Amino acid sequence: MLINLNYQSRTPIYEQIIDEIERYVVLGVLKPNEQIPAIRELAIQLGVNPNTVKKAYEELERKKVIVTLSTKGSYIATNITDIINEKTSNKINEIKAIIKELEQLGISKEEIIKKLEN
Amino acid sequence: MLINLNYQSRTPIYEQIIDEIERYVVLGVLKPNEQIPAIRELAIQLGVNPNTVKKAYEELERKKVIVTLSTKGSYIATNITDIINEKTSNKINEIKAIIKELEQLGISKEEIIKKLEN
Amino acid sequence: MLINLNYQSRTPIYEQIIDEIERYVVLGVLKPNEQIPAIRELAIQLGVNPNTVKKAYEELERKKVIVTLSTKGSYIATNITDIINEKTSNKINEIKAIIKELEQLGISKEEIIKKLEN
Amino acid sequence: MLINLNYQSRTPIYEQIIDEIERYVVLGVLKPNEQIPAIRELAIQLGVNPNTVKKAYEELERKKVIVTLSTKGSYIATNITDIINEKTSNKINEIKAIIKELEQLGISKEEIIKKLEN
DNA sequence: GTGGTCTAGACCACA
DNA sequence: GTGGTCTAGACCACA
Repeated sequence: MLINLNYQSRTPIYEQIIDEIERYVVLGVLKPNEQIPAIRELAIQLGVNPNTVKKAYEELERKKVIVTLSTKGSYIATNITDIINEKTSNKINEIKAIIKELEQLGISKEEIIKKLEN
Repeated sequence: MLINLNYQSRTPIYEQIIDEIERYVVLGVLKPNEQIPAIRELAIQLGVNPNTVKKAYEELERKKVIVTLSTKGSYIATNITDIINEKTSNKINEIKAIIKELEQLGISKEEIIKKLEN
Repeated sequence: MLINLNYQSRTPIYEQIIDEIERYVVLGVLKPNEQIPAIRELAIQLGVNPNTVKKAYEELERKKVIVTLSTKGSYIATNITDIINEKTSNKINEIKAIIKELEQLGISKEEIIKKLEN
Repeated sequence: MLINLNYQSRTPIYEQIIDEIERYVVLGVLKPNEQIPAIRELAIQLGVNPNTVKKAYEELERKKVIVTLSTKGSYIATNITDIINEKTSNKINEIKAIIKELEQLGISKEEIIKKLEN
């Protein structure tokens, strides 16, 4: 699991970690019930403060992407279909929003789709 | 020129001002060589500090969307086709990037386009 | 006499007018005793406020580049050799200053002169 | 890193800070990846407002002289050869421009170079 | 601790 | 009136 961080991005590090882990879940690289690295371990690997990783894991837990068993570590949740569906529909909505903006500029949906094929 | 600000957004106010002005330029509401409000005037109208508007205008100048003449005010640049084209192609590229992500999840371009039509 | 103004320059308009007139004097385009445009006239021609031209003329008078005869208009001074010499030596000194900076960067005078020939 | 400020100069303070830092980069005093002082720290050291230093750092970042990592500080960019080359060629061009002006006054390049040697 | 954003407001030069 | 610069300082998120 290779997590790329961009320190110059406006997106905070902890959120980038969340995004990356969710991405691997959705891609199937991280599978249900699979254990993910311990907070301290990942922090060292990424060269960030353990609190930053902790914050990411807490948020992932809240979103039910992972489950943390106090002394046993953190695991990908059993049921991740919700996550996948949510991610997918989010992305579809993002595209729709951009298309709406383009249409306001007088570009038709057909033109946009044609441009997408190049 | 109606500029809407969202104080809760993560996008800073000065950037929202930039976005709104660029939007009006692209929409053709603000035309080449047209004078835009004085910094202080817009600041009062928006209820923000002049420095915040100044920062937006500085960035717009850097992007060659406007031209500022000391003591004479700020004007939409003469040539804004670059801006319009850039904006459009940026948006197309954003869509392409999201589509690529979706494809990595095993969703074909055809499926995506079908979803966009709902 | 074609005076070019750059409204985006940090150099104030009145100073640009001074520079341009001095340039024409040094170039011999404006000759000793030659009459120069009336303040109001030049202001209209340049599209600037008469006060701005007035400020330039006052400064030129102070530098003895021009002489203003209250109701008769403004004239290039009789003796302008000082002006020419001063301008020339100023420029030589500017070059020397830049060369000194380049030398501090480890570039020898010989190298600099070679680069100047390209 | 000793930064000298001239409060009487027409060059704004933030620009003097930029120039000084660039000078130290070009001189090799500040090296790639080296951390530069925190905004507040430098502000205190120079006796200026943090916003002024911030403005300088922003511009340096835009010019890719430094890289700023939120919460981690600012660092000299990894690749600064462009900066050095640009600075050098800028200075050469400045000299060329002045020489051109002098030539217009009827002074030959040879004469100019001779004057430079005194 | 570090940067990012913003307010409030002053003072200046210039036009 | 218009922009340019700067101070003083607050509050925030993040690490």
